[in-house]
Amino acid sequence: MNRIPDKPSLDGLEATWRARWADEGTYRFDRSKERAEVFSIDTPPPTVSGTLHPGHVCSFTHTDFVARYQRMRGREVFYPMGWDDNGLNVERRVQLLTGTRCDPSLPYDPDFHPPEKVRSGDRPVPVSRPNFVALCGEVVEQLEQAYFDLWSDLGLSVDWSYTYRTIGPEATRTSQRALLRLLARDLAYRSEAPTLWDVDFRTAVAQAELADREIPGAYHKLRFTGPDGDDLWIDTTRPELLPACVAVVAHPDDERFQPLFGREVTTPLFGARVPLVAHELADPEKGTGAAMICTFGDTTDVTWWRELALGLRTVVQRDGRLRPVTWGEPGWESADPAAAQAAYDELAGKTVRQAQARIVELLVDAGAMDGEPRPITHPVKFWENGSRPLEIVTSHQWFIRYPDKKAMLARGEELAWWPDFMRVRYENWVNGLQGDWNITRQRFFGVPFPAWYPVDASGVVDYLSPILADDASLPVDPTTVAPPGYDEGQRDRPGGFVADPDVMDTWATSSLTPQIVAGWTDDPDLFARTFPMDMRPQAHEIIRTWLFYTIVRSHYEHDALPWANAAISGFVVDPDRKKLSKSKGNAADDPIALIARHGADAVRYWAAGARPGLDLALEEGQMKIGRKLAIKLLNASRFALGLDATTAGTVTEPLDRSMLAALANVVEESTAAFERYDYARALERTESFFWSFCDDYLELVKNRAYGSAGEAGQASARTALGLALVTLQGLFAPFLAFVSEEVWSWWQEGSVHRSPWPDADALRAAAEADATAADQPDPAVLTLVAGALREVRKAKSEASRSMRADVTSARVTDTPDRLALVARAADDLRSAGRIETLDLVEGEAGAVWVVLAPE
RNA sequence: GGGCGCGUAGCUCAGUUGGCUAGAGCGCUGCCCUUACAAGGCAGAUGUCGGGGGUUCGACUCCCUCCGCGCCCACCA
Repeated sequence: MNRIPDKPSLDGLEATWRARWADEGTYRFDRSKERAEVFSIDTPPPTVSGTLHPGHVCSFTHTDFVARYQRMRGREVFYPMGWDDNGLNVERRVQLLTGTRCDPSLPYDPDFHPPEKVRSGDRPVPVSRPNFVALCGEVVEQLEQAYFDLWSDLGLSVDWSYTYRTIGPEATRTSQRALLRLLARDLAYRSEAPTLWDVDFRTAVAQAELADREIPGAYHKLRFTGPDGDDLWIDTTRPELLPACVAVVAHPDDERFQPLFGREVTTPLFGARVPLVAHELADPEKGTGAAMICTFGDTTDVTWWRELALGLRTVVQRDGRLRPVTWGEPGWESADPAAAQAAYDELAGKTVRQAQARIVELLVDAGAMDGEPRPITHPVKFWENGSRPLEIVTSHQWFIRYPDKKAMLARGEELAWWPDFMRVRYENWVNGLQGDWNITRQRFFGVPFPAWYPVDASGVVDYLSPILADDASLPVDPTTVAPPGYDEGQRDRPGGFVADPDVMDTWATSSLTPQIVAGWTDDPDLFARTFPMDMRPQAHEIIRTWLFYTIVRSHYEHDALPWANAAISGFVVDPDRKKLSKSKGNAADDPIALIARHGADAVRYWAAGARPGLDLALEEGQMKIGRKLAIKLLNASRFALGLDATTAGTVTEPLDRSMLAALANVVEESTAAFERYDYARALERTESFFWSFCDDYLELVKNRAYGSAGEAGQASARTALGLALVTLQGLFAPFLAFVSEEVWSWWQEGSVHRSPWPDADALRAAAEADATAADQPDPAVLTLVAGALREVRKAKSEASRSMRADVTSARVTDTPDRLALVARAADDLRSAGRIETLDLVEGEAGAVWVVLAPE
């Protein structure tokens, strides 16, 4: 007891306990435990390229609530952390931060230093690939540190010894091995295919990273020439792709075009003869009912091109400009090659935007356009972080086949979703899948493909016949290691090999986080103890990516779900319900500052207010309440312990039995809520009990605990206080991690975070100890007596009297059964209210008459 | 266009299978230096439960419909 401070305070608690937890290994994972005893968490590795914001605090704290709960429930919690530090977003961030741009054609410069100061208008400095990768590595380390600091401030109960990086050797080995195994089973393949392409970042992007944006465009009505020489008008928003036109399409049931199907029409300006084909995706209602098919204007073009087996005329190249083309050559036939060439030469080398402006002039001059362009706004596909619309280019890419939809939907059924309605998003996504998963990025800082390509004697590279690395050689970087059977001297030489120049999409690695963190490639023993994992916490926005892809990989590799539960958290939003914008970055949004201002427990309390899957408003007011709660727990604990609270005695007083019975119900509800991943409710139940415990029970029992009613009553009070305190401290521990540990340390051994979760049955047994039939614990005793006490206080308050004012007499009127309950604790009521004469009178409703003693 | 979620006091939110005068905290008002807590405590006021129908003895809770907000998805000529 002498460990209780005179004047308890939150100051310094966080630093003290953070250090103690680290020293004592409070959260260390005990890997001697078997799978059934383990609760393993597939931590979301934060994308270190992002800016720290309150959303991170919220969702990561939610995971910590569950981790702490499960640990107290007796599970050995495997709670690692990872850093997602590879990928396009990291490169973007590094480019912006360092004022550089990777140019793979440059040689390595050992003396390279990035610009000292970076201003937003400056031209980026070109650097070689090895320099750029090294730069990324440095920047990433700083970024990780910022996240580590935040998690540490927040008190996440992570075992840092299992920290991984998605660019690290284990992650690389896992990614490469998993790909090789898929290739061996023909579940992954290499192919040249039309691919969505970001012309600014010059890389392919996957379906999951697309975002539609409404942007202005315009219909242009172009005059094609029909088979019989008559006009055929076609609306298009992309006239600059006219040279890439390979067909005209209309709906098979559209009577206007029935006679024309199978015949040829001629494009304006270029005089190319293209077939008029029928396909159901053509919408008779749109434009003139006939559309031109270009290679490629959008994904529908790709579908048409593939399903109708059309020819290929690509004009947009990887930098977003039109490439040079020679009309009249095979594939570029024209009725008038010279005229076509003249027109095309006006476009070649221009960006699609510039080309559009020019071709409109040419079309108008040629009388091939009807009227002015008609402005519209329409949805166009962007890379979610990009600034220009995606183009579609054909290139060599690695793909993973998707399993059939039925199997994927079955996995979605098998998984427990918290909240359940999030399953629908997954099903939506699965049902809308198209094509296969392109895992290739034409970028630099990422996991390389374990592959090379043979170069024939004439120097031609066969990009479709990769030479694959041996499993034993992983992780491998093909740009620095020669493939099996070759030596380094043959690199980039005729008869030799070239390295695969690309890197994996970040999701190709992130989809393997369970395998990476559980030690699939490097630690089979750990893997057996932790996989399949118990819980995947994540945000709903990446169900289509992270969650879906992870299920795909596990389905293939292990024929199992990667985890049993998916706990989906919402966003943090402004109080005005808008999504918190990352760009704002005002002081109020800095999570480190929030913690400094209000304390970690206060911020954790705020985070606990989010119902699973629902958005949470950023409200500092909530943090203030959390801080108040933490202080209250400090004071109430000190008070109860000052009264010699103990867990050792026996409870005999009806009021004490009642309080413990009510508390047992709280434990039950809180536990049930946690099992549903509804930490918000778990806290709410505990919190509301706790406040009434302080306001009512402590007031009622105070005098008896001091000894006013003799030793037996005092002993019962002390025991009830002790049992309540140990229970409440436990219930609060997952949320108010620091202050709970502090008050626990005043009178208990070990860490509250390693103590058993409160047990409702044990509490009930204690409440019932030696109780006679007439004195069975009933929560209503406390409720009714507290209600009566409230009336007494109200009378004093309304009379502007002190709470210490004496009451000459009080009369409680109620039904006989309720009066009987009040009677059980009448002495406590009289004492707490300072009531001289207390009458219990049978009557209709619950009413209390109070006569105050004269001042 | 399809789907999901949300709409309860000025604010942030509870309200678990339909049931007693709809709750909490913040904010607001008043009172109290009470021997745990004055960066506190006690007490008080405040709501056509988004609108309109319907089922029912009874609906914040179930059904239909409309409105608003948010998110996810969508083949975008």
